[in-house]
This record gives sequence, structure tokens and C-alpha cells, in this order.
Amino acid sequence: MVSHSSENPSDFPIPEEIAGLRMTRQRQEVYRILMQERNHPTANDVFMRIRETLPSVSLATVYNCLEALVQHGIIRQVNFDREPSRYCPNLDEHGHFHDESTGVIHDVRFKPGVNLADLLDLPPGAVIKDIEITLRGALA
Amino acid sequence: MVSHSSENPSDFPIPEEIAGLRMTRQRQEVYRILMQERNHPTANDVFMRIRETLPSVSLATVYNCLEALVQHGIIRQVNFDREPSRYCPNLDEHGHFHDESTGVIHDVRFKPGVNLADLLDLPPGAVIKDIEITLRGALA
DNA sequence: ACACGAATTGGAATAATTCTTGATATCAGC
DNA sequence: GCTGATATCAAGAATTATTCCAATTCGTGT
Repeated sequence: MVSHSSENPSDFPIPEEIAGLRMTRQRQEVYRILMQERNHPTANDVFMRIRETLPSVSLATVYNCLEALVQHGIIRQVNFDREPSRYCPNLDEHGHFHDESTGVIHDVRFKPGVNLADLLDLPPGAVIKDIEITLRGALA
Repeated sequence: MVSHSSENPSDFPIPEEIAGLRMTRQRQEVYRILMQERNHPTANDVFMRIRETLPSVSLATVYNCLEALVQHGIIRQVNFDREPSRYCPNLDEHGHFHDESTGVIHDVRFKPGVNLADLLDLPPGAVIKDIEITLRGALA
């Protein structure tokens, strides 16, 4: 399906295919919601939000879409302890600061020139594929 | 109950009370297992292991004990993505390297003098209570 | 020994996520 | 524009880790 502007009411273009993944209407919409709501929503948040524009999508489809987007490196899945997974369209290397008093999650970047792997006492021969940094605390 | 040596066959002493937590037989045993099996076992791992010495303990009790130990800062709970929680008696500040080829989890310490919070672009006023670092990859 | 609060048990309940199956939609080639 | 092959979707059932609950047992202080 071609993304007519009337069907893509967002302020950024969504291509029909990204990284070899067919961008169906549902996936477009899930991605658009993630780009608009930068609050690291859960699958259920996305589900409730998507019903406004595509009332027929099921929660299972939201999960499918999110997984497809994650698998293709278009978004990231973020886990805090055992809480429901959250999703994040920020692909830059970054961590997450979880403000416990408000529940808000802030993206946290490294200061320029910092390479975490250099600062760690890694087991010899370790090849890092992915780094996850989570901070918990509050804003004074 | 006094820890008679016949009832505490480990090579380290377990006090009757730690950090205000009554160390019941079950909690002692859970803690002992964690100290012996440094593989970051799951609650279920501990459950299967504890049946060898205390066959009557329930899985719920294992969860209770683990939670009590975590709450009192005696052990740490470690989460990898959505996998079952793992538990770790290493209280030093450290991260975890998950070797995907073997499934083994290695503790990773910072090189001396490194303070992670200094290297991050934190939101102003952020007070860090806890840091979690997870690395995924393989050993070449 | 007694009473009271804490801990334990076992099973039921919960919640996020995944799986299954049948229905639909989409694509490539003719 | 058709047709078969493939990918996606919807709905609900199933799974899994974990928590909750009610009843019993245990430990500690008196």
C-alpha cells in the first residue's frame, strides 16, 4: 500500500520498506506512535493508542509489529527489572534513567569520547554485541 | 536455631541474623546455594538444588527467601531481558557479561578509578540509587 | 510451657507474552 | 488482471514466571 498523506498524518515520512521489512499499515502505525510518544511506551500503551486510528488491530498484532521492528533494528526493546517491556525508537547508543518518583524514563547518552567497553574489566576475548545501561533514582 | 556444623556443611559461616533479617534454615540454605553456585541461578535452579538438603521447601518459599535477601541487601537480583530473574551474592558494584554461546554469565567490574556516573550525560539533578550494566556477546 | 508475630506451604491466581490456527492481504510472474 | 506462493493478521488459547492467599508451623520472648 502506498502511504498517501491522508493515511500518514505524522510529521515525518515512513517508507514502505525498512531494512527489508515490509512496512504494513499496522507496522507503520506502531512505528509512528513510538516516534510521537517518546515516553518508552509498553506494548499495551501502543495498543490503546493504535485503536484511535486502526481500531481493528489486536494486541497480538501490536506484539508482532514491535517484535518485527526490533528484529530489524528499527526500534529497541528496553526492559526494566521484571516490568513490562518498553519500546524506544532511539537507535543511538544510550542508557535509560528511570525516575522513580515520576515514573518518567530519560534517555542518557555517554559524554563525548567515552567508550564503555574500555572502562570495564571484561573477560579475555569478549566480543560485545549489545550494551544495556539502566539507572534508577530520582530527580532532586 | 544455632548453626551446628552438621547442619551447615558449607565452608563459610552463616550468621543467624544479617542486616536485621532472621536467618531461618531455608534462608541460610538459599544463601549457601547462591554462594556455592556462582552461576547466577534462577529461583527455579535454587529450588531444584535446595530439595537435596531440605526436600520440603516450596518454590514459593524460595521466592520469599530470595526476596527477603534482596530486600536486605544481602544478595542482588539480576534481570536479563525477559528471562527469569537470576540472583547473585556479589555485592560489589559490577555488571554482567552474558556469553550467548555458552549461556554463562560473567561478573564484570569497572577498571580502577572509573565512576560511571561521571561519564554519562545525566538529566540535571539526577540522584542515582542503582546502576545496572548488561553486556551481551560471545567469547572469541 | 504459652502466646504472638513471622515464616512456610501448597495451591490458586495473575499478568505479560507467545503460540496456534484459520483468514487475509500482498507480491511476483504470467 | 489472474494465480499461486508467501507474509501478515486476528482472536483466543496456552505458557511461564511470579505473586497472592489461607492455613499451618515455627521461633522468640516472657
